[in-house]
Amino acid sequence: MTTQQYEPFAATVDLVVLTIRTNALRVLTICRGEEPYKGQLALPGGFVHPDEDLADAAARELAEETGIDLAAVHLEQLATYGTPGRDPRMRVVTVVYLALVPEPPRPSAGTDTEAADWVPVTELSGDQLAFDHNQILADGLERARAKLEYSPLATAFCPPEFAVGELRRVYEIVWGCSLDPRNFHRKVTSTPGFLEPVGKTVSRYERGRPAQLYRCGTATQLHPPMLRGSVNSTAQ
Amino acid sequence: MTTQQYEPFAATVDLVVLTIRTNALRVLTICRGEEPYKGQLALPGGFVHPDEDLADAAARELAEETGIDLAAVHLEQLATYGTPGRDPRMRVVTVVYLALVPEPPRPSAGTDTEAADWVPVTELSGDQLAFDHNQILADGLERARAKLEYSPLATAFCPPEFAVGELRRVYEIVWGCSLDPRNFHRKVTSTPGFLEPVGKTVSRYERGRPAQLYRCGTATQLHPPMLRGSVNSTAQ
DNA sequence: ATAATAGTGTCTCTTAGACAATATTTC
DNA sequence: GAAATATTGTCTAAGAGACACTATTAT
Repeated sequence: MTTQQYEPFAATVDLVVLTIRTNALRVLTICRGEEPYKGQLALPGGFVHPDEDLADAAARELAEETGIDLAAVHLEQLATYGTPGRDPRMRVVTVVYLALVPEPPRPSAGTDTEAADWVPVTELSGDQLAFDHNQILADGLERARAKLEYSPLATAFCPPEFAVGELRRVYEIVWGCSLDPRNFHRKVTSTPGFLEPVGKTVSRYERGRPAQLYRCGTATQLHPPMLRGSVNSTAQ
Repeated sequence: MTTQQYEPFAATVDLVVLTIRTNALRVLTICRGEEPYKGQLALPGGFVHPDEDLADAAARELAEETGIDLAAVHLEQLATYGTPGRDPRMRVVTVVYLALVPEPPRPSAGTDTEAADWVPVTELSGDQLAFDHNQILADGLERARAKLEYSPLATAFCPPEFAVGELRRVYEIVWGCSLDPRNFHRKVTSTPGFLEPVGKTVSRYERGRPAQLYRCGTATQLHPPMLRGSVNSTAQ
């Protein structure tokens, strides 16, 4: 690798921010206020600052766009997209981060005047998004769905303390299937390191027996993994 | 995302190229001919050309460095590294690709005068590599080891037609463990879509009964996955 | 014959998945 | 009581892992 004068690139970060609200998996979108793609939905993002690490830039953009408490957020690098022409203005390489946030932080727009909104991913099945963001969203959804299988990532959608039923609803909504509550309960409580009982604490939902509260355990990988191979497919 | 004049970035691709030769998992390295890190080992890579897609740049660098037939190579994006200061000369964002190649293409250096070499990864356990390439290599190895579990990626280390025993040796060398040949054989031949028998063809090794030849099947995910959870650990 | 690899069969134990039954709450 | 959710237990089938045994080659 020799030092030569090649055309400079613009470096940006974009975000696939997912949450669950009103029984739907939703992605954070902004409405573009400028050309190109003015008025169209897009994923939030922005330029990387000169002395800023990539992950820091992603965290900054996320905070700017949502005001979310970053301590509660799962943030991981998804992939990088740099096809020539993906942005008609210049050559842009964008590093995309996937963020999972627990609660429905009100869709408050940040410093930008662009309106941020949580859109159900089922309403974005196609080409509504600007740039190559449809492909990026699809990649992010696939990553999230796959990682629920072999990591405790589903807990990133939950508050710090949660019931088994709430965790199950995360799996059902992200995977779009229904899971047997009894087998699910046995599975997650017996997978070592997945869940830690908070103690004698219980809570309530609306009706039904109160549930034990758990927090996320220390495991980073699930052995054995959760399986979505054969599901009831009694999904909504 | 507004168009502003930020400091331009240099965009490069680096490669973690893995192969198996003489019972060792090896990574392609070059010896740096210039400062910084002159004389030190590093991963191959180079600048992205102005009108070149990222994956194309990775493929080009791989071909330049090794002369490998790209049709036989598995190439996937690994991750992107852009911490300020990772290259002392300028702000560089490097998109790293992971490549798995089947055979020991002679360590021929390409157009560069830097000598390319296949180094066993066990000899690089630490800080020998330049830049942040030690971390990149570690990430690439982890990716490869993980993907052997739930994808047919191991076949990327094999020639187009291979025996079950050769495939097992790939798993054993990449995972650093020993696997029961009988259970392995039953597992891979019964996992749908993993292997396709080439037909009545057989081959030979040195001694022992000739083996059936297989080629990679159509599956992109393995159900059920190969497990390295509990291994004999009778590894070499 | 001996050594080495390929491949089949068998056994046990664990787990996934189906589902009955009980526990605890609200209405 | 009815309805809804939580939790435990039971059964069956499938798969993992251990390992005996047979098959086929080279020396």
